[in-house]
Amino acid sequence: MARVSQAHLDARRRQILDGARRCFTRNGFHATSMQDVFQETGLSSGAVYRYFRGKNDLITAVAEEAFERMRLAFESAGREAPLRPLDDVIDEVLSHVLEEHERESGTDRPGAFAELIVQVWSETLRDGQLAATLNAGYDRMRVMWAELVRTYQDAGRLRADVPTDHVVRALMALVQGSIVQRAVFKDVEVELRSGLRALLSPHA
Amino acid sequence: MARVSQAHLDARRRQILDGARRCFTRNGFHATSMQDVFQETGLSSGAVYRYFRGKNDLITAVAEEAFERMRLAFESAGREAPLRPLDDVIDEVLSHVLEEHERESGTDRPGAFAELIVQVWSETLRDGQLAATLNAGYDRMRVMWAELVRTYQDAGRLRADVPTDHVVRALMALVQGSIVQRAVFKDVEVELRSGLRALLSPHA
DNA sequence: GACCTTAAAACGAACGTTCCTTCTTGACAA
DNA sequence: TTGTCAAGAAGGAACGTTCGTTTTAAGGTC
Repeated sequence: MARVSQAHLDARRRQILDGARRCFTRNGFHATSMQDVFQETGLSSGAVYRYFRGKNDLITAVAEEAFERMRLAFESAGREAPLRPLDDVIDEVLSHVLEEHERESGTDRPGAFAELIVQVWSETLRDGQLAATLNAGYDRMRVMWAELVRTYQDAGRLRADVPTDHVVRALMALVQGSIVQRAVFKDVEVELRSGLRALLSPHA
Repeated sequence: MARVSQAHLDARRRQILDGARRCFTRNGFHATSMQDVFQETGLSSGAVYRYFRGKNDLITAVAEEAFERMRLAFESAGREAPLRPLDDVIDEVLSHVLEEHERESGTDRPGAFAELIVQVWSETLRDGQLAATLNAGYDRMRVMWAELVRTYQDAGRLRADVPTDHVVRALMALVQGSIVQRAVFKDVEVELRSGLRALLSPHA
């Protein structure tokens, strides 16, 4: 094939990213060899190296894509009907993060996305560039959620004598911690909403 | 039999564990080479391999020690005066986890312990044995904290129509998420307590 | 036939580990 | 107390393997 279509190129790139993601999820970024990726994608080294400069580029691409997906889950849940119960909002973020992704890419195990996110976090400790990308993304998340929390505070649904950003961080911590539990306690369906409801309205 | 004292053996073992921990925190378990460990500890390969069977044993030892430290932070905070405000209890766990450790081993950067914990979580995805150890530890934590939460529920400080275990998981998620933030947002002092207070008593 | 994609062999580098040597230690005889 | 010595502890070069990557050659399309 001399000249292939752009659609074909995109499909190949996606094929590589998907295979690499499965490898990385299963074995971690650094315990996965390029040979593993070649085998999982069904492609040879020449093909993979045509689309990615090297292993580190592959790691970065997979990591950024996973993080972006999580960020969008936060944003879309934050954009919906205002002043819903907060436990509903948080639960929706988690549903997006943990389940919708798995429905979409049918090849992954349940919990695979959570496992990948945990690995992305730990990769930031080694890769300053990736850390900068994640920090920028988290800044955007916090700005948007600050507006959301502010509406709750203004409406008297949350006390206003606490810095908005602190509340945002606490809410984000709830989601991040749930991702950790989903990744580490593989067998258990993490049921956050009811526990969160008990915390948010302790005197029902 | 001419041997060195047990104290000497223990000290050497600790020297290796400390050096390895610093390497692992800085570069991750798998991007750290044994050569790095030799250099950081100031010992030769022969010495290190006398105390540990191989790299994987070293990883396991460092990971289990870090996790055990976190588990003890949960337990000690849970044992103190009952029915304190929940945000105080959570904050104390975090103080133990994030700061006391750093005061103790003066060689580490701030946030180093949080970074290590994140790496331990991600290592469980690759090492089933370590995953089993962590799951057992988390079970113990949840049992103990279930008793704590139950006292709050019985005292009417938390609604009782929610399974105790769900509340425990939500509280643990708060701490775990804060650890994530501490590890990834290096520059920021995560201020969880006030944000948590706003969530716990929204109508102050 | 020209050109681009893919496959696969092959490369140097770096890895974890082993092995042999050297140094150090503590017990014990004198 | 001191000198001797066996054995444990540490050092460091070298090993075979596997890594990520490059190069080379075949295959296919226009």
